Amino acid sequence: MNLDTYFPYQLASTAEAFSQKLVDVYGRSYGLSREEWRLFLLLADAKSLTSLELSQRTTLDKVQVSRAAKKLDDKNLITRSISETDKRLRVYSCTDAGVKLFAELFPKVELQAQSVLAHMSTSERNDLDRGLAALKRAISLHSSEQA
Amino acid sequence: MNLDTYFPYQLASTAEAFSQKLVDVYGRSYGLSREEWRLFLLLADAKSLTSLELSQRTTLDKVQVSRAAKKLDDKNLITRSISETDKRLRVYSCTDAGVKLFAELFPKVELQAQSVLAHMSTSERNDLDRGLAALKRAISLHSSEQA
DNA sequence: CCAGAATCATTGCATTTGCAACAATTAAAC
DNA sequence: GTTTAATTGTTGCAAATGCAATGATTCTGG
Repeated sequence: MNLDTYFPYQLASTAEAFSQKLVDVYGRSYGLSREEWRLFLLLADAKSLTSLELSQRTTLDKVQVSRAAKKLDDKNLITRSISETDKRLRVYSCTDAGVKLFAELFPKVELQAQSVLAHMSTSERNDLDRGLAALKRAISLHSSEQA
Repeated sequence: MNLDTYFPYQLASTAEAFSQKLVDVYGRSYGLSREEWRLFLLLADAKSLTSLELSQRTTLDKVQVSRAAKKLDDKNLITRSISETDKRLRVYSCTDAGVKLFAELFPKVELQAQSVLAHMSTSERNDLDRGLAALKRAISLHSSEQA
C-alpha cells in the first residue's frame, strides 16, 4: 500500500506536521504542551471559565483539563478556585503573568502559522477550510447515526 | 478566542476525530495501535521491508518502528530478522496469520472510512484532498526555507 | 588493513497518558 | 426530608512515549 495516496494517512500526517510547526514555537521556547496551549487559548481573553466549559469547548476530557490546568497553575499562568455556585466545579482564569505571556507568545505562533500558509494560494486555503468543515460535519453526522 | 474558527485547532481536532473513527475499528476489535496499524498497512502487500524503508515511508522514527514491530511480532502478525546484506538493519514481513488478519480487517476499516466520507459531496472531498496536498507541500517548503 | 566516525536497533529511565477508582458535591426519586 | 443516583475533580497504577545512552555493524580515510 502506498500511504502517499491513502487519505486517512495524508490527513493524520499533515495535521501532525502542521501542529508540530506550532509546537516548535510555544513548546520549544516556553515549555507548553498542546493541551496547555489549548486551555491557554481559551482562557487568555476570557475573564474566567469553568472546567465544564473548558471540556466542552475543547476535545479534552476532564483528566486532561485537570492535569493541564495544574501545570499552568504551577507556572503561575492561571489560577484555580472552587466555584461558588457548584462546589464540584473549578473556575479558572489567567493571571497577569499569563495574560502578559500570551500577548507575547500568540503573535509568534500566529506568525509561524501564517508563514506556512503563505505557501498556499488563496483558493487552496479556501479548499482546505471548506473540506475540513465538511469532514467535521460528516464525522458528526456519522456519530449521530451510529448512536 | 473561539476555537471553532481557529484553523490550527480545526485541523488538529478534525484529523484526530477522523483517526479515532478508524481506531474504533482496528483498535477496539483487534487491539492494534496507530503505529502498529501503520506498519501493518505497509507490510501487508509487500513481501518484505527493512526498518529503514519503514521509517522513510512513515512519519515514525526508529524507536517507534522498533517498538511497534516488536508488538506485531508478539502477536505473530509479522516476523523480524536481521538483514543479510547489512546486519544493522532488520527485515520485516507479514506472517500468514498477519496476511489473513489484514484481509479481514482492512475492508472493515475501509468501510468505516467510506461511511464517514459518504456524508460529504464529491466536490467537498476534492476540496479536502487538494487542500491537504497543498498544505503538505507548504509545510515542506517552509521546512526547507528554514534550513 | 585499520582506527575512528557514522549508522542502526534496542534498552533504561523519566515523563506522560489512559483508565478505573475514589471522595466530595449535587440532583433526583420517593 | 432522606436516601439513592449522577456528576465532577483528582489520584493510583499500568501502559505508552520521548530522549539519551549503549552495543553492534558498516563506512571512511588514510
